[in-house]
Amino acid sequence: MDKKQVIDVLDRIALYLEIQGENPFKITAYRRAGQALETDERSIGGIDDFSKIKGIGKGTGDVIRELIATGESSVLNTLKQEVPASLLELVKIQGLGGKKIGRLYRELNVTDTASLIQACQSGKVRALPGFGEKTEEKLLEAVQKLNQRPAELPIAYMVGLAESIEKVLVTIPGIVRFSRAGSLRRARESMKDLDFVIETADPEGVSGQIRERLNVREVTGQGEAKMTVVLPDTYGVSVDFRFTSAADFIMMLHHFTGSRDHNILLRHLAKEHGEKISEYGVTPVQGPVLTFSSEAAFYHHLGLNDIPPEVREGTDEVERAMEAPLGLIRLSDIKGDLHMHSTWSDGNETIQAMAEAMEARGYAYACLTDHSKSLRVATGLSEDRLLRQLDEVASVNARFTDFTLYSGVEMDILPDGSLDYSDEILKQLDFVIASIHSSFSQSKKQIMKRLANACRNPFVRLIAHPTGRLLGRRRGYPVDVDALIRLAKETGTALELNSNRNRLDLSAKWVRKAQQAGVKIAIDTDSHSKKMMEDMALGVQTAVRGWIRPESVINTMSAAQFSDFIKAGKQPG
DNA sequence: GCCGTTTTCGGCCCGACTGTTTTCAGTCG
Repeated sequence: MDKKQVIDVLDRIALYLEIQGENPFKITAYRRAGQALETDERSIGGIDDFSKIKGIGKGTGDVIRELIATGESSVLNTLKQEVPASLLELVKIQGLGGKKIGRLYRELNVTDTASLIQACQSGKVRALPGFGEKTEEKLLEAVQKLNQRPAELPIAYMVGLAESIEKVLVTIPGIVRFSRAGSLRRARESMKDLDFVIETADPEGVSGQIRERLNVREVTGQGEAKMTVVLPDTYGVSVDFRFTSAADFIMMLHHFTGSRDHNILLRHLAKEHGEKISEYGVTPVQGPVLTFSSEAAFYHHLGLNDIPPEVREGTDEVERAMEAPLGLIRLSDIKGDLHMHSTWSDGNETIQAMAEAMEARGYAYACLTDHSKSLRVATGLSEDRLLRQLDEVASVNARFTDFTLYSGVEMDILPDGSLDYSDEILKQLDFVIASIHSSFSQSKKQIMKRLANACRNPFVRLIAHPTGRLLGRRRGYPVDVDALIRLAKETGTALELNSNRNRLDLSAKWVRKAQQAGVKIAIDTDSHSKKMMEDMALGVQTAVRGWIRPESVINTMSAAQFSDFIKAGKQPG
C-alpha cells in the first residue's frame, strides 16, 4: 500500500463521517492527517512513528499502521457497513455536501445518482425541511451535468480562455486594475475554474459589462462583492470575479490566489501572534485592519520571506520562508532560449525573424534548433541542408551586436536507439538537442535504451521534452524518469523543461528531483512562431513550482558564461 | 480526532452567497 492509497482511505473515512453527520472537527482531523502525510517528504516505508508527525495522533496513526500492516482499515470497513459506498459519488454534485447527502440518505433512502433523480422528480426532496423547490430543481440540473465535462481542464485550455477574458477586461472603463488569481496564477497543470480579482468603484456596472461582453451562458452567483458566471465555451467553464477597493486589492489577490491550504497555514501563524487574517487584511491585537501594497510586504509582516504564488500549496513553503529567502527563479533571470524552429523545418518564421524576436524579448542569446532528417512531417534537415543552414545562422548572427544566435539542431532519437546524424556532423554545431518523436508505444526498456544512447553521445547537450506528454491529451512514452535523471547526471546532459503550454515537460515534480540530483535544466519554449515565445513565462512558473533556483538553469547564464559553457563541451558529473 | 510559549480542556480559518428561513445552515473557495 503506497502513500497515495493511504491518503485516499483517510479522505474516504472523512467523507463517510461527514455523511453520518459526525463532529466536523473530527472530519477535518482525518483530512489533515492525510495532508500531513502528503507534505512529509519521506515514503511510507521510511516513517517509523506516524504519531510524531504534526496532525497525526493516536486515532489516525492507528488507522495508518493497520492499513500498512493488513492492507485494510477496520474503521473504514465498519463505516462501509453503515453507509453505502455509492453515496460518496454524490459529493461531486454541485450544491451537495456531506450534511445534505446524509439527510437525503436517512430520510429518503437516496443512495446514488439514480435514486437522487427519482427523489427529485417525485417531489420528495422539496418536502424535506431545509430543502425546497429551488434546491430540488438545481440538484436535478447538477446531477445531469455531472459527467458532461472533465472535473479539471488542462492549463493550455484555461490560459487561452483567460487571455480572451483579459482582452475584454482591459476595455471596460470602470476597471482600475485586475489580476488572475486561483490555480491559474499558481500555474497548476489543470484546474476546475478561473478566478479574477478586479479593482473597481462600480461592481454593479462592471458586472453588467462583463456579463454582456463575455456573452456568458449563465450567471450562477451575483452579489456586491463577487460574481460567478459560466462561459459560452465548449466545456462551460465557470469564472469567479471578485471586486475590491484599491486598499484591499493586494489582500484580496492573495486570498483568492490560495491555495486554501496555504491560507490556512498563514492564518494559524497569524493566530500565534494574536492576529487574524481575512481577504480584507490583517486584524492586529488592537488597532485598525492592516492592508499592504505588495504580497511581499504582507509576508514580511508575518515574519516570512516572500513566497511566490507557484509554491503556495500548503506543504512546507511557510516553514522554509521562515528560515531564509527562497531564492527561486524568476522570468527576468532568463537570458536566452535554447530551442526554436524556423521555416527551414516546421516553424512559421525565418531565422532572421526568430532571432530578432528573441533579441526584442531582451535575451542575450538563442539557439536555432530545427528538426533532423528523419522527422519528415516537419521537413527535417538533411545533412546537406543542415550544413548550409550553418552559413545562414552565421550571416544572421553577424547582423547583431548584443545578441548571439547559436547553431543547433533538435535531433531525433530513432526507434532503434541510433541518432539521426553522425558525430562528424554534430561536432560542427554549437548546441545539440536530442528528442523522441516516434514509436511512443515501445516498452520502457527500449525507450530508456534510446534515451541512454542520446545521453551518452558526447555532443548531445540536452534532452528535449523528456516524457513526450501532452497535457490532457497524451501520456507520452514510458520513461523511467528517475533513471533518466541518473543518466543525465552521469553524462553531464541537461534536461529540458519545455515551456509549451501543452507540454510543460518535465513537470514541476521531476525538475525538482533533477535539481536535487545536481542535473542542469534548460527552460525552453520550443517556439515555432513569435507568439509561442510568450510561453517562457509558463515554463518559469512551472520551474518555480519545482523549487528551481536560477543557478540550476543553463539559460540563466550571462552571454559570456553561456559562450564558455558551449566551448567547454559536456562535463560528465 | 488533534493540539498546547494561553498545555490535558476547549478550542479548531474566514467570509460570500444561496435558499431557506424570519435569523441561519449549508456549501464553496
